Amino acid sequence: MPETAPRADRPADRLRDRTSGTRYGNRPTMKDVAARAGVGLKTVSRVVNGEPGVTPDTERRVQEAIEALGFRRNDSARVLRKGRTASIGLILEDLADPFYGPLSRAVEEVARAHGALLINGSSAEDPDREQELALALCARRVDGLVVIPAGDDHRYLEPEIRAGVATVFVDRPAGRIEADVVLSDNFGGARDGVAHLIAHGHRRIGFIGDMPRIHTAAERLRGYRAAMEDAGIAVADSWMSLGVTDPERVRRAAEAMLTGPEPVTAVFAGNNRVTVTVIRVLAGLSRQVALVGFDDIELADLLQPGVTVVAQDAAALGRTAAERLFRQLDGTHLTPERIELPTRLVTRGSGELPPSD
Amino acid sequence: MPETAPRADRPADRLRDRTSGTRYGNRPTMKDVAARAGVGLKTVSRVVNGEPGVTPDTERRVQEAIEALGFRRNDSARVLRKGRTASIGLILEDLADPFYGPLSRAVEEVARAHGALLINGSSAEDPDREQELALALCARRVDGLVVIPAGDDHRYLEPEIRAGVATVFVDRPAGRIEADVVLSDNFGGARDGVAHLIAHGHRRIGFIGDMPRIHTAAERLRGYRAAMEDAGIAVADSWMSLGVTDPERVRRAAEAMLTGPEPVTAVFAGNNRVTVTVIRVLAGLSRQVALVGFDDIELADLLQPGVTVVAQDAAALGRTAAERLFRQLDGTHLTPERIELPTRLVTRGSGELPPSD
DNA sequence: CTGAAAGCGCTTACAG
DNA sequence: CTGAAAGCGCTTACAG
Repeated sequence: MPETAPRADRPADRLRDRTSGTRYGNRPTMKDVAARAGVGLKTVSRVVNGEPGVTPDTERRVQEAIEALGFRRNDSARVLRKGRTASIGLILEDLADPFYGPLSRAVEEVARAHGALLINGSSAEDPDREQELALALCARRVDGLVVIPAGDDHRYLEPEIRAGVATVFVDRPAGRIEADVVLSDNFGGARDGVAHLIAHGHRRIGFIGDMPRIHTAAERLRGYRAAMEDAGIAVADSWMSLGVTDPERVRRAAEAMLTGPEPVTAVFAGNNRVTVTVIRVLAGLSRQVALVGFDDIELADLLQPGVTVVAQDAAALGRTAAERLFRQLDGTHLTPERIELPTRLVTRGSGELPPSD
Repeated sequence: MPETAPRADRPADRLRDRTSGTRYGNRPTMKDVAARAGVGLKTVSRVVNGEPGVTPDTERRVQEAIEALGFRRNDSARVLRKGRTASIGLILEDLADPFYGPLSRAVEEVARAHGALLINGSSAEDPDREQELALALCARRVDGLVVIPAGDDHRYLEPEIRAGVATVFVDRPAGRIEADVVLSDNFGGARDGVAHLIAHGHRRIGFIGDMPRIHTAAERLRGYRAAMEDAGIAVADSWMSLGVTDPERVRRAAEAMLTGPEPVTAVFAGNNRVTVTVIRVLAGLSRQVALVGFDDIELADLLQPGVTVVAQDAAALGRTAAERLFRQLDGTHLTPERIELPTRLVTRGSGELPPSD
């Protein structure tokens, strides 16, 4: 019989071990439980995992030992043996951005339904940080990765994917590798939003978007151009501004296109952050300027006028991506696919204002 | 010399292993790297971990083998041996709630600064789900837990804390155990907000809050009562409504106190979700009703009138809690402490409206 | 500078 | 119904 573990019973031991910072505060293991219950290790394992083939009496003895020692199975050890960690990673741009809240939540719900935990990290729009995070998650052997990419070269993930890490990209496509991608119809949404402004009489329409290297920004710009071209409107360079979406830059961009000899009479805002700043700029103006924004924002309906937006379904993006991930993990062989979700134009007033020139 | 591992070199093996779903897609291990480089296991370990005592030539051979095989250290195995997982858990109510975005982000930043990953989960305000999540995280042997509690009895965490899991509660206190807590000054903030309404001439002031079992809701109600009592105003039962914060219930509650023989002339909204719905209700009214909300909300300054709020610093809550957590992990013995962060009254118009009766 | 052996806490495969 | 042995992929402690 193995020696009885002294740890849980000798306060002095615990104290010593806590201060030396060893081994999870010296928790009891299955071996300790087995010793206390007077059974073999495998029997404890059976009870802990609810496997059949244990007499009620044995089971009770083991349960008592578990309670008495405060045993909790060490899933790290389990994972090492079983191969699957029942956890997935989610890499997004910024946990604090309201667009990613519903998306994360949706991924979490799907993970939960599959018994998996979610490890979450922000890339802060930094490709190096994205890579560092993704590889750290792979080192932890997450079963899969949902990535909202910051970078545009994901070849660094190839060995991981080959090694069996399921991977789905969301919101933006993967760069230089074949992988599943779930996107909103950024091009179509922007084109519809701009066409909506054109239909209300606008011809000088501004576009303010995120950095052009970001796929969604480029696609929305393309949608803007397409709508203008469809209407036979020549676009002036001064009507388009792409760059970081901090309030200062957006404010300057908006003010620039709203002044001068031929100011725009309408603005298409490339994402939620841009929209918010543009609203602030327009609120300070004496004349009315029309606005359509990409992404819905809270309270948009209560402003004067209400803000017309091209809404995307962030929760659906997350849900679709996570479901695809677990389908990959089911073992069915899947050819990488590109799934595009529709956007929805929500008219609330700001996009229906006529030109005021 | 150990047998050469066939896996990375024999496609047939890989295929077989992938389809049977075993062991991380059969990744190369240190043993494989050692065999290929013709060195011992420990030497590979030294190179991988950047430990000294390896000749440049040996190091190069090992590095080449690592590259060739696509080796990545399995941190699960490492964790099993080392005792610390370099990961912490964060349990909050709802990842999609904008209040928790900045809080999560702040916790993540602190974790990152300490080289730890963040595992994230939503309790959905369900005590059982909170417990299930917390214990699952403990089974994964997270080093620590930041908890925004849903339940009010956390004795289930006692064995875990004794076993060395660092634990900090945020936003709401722990129930029935001693633990570090980081809170906003909910009582003082609400009292100030209500006093502000009183100072602007209101006497019939309504309070709409979350379920009374939630600590923040109870404290804010207490602040409301204190302000009213300080002003010598007797509070009518019909002025107070506590319950779930879904739009339907809040709408009915608001409408009820805004009608009848003695309608309220001002409303104090107990959190961000309540505020949003109350704004919608007030927007449909012909007369002006004053409003102060607990929690800041985006675009609050752009509404007509701007929304006066009692703002709490969600990022500071998260940062403070996470820093405290890592201080616990440093091994310094800490007596459980209650840290209270101040709130800030932000006047924007809605709270300065006079009574209109 | 280098490596063989033991062990972390579980599960697997097998034998009784 | 029950359990001893081997092994998951690393690190630790030690010896050369």
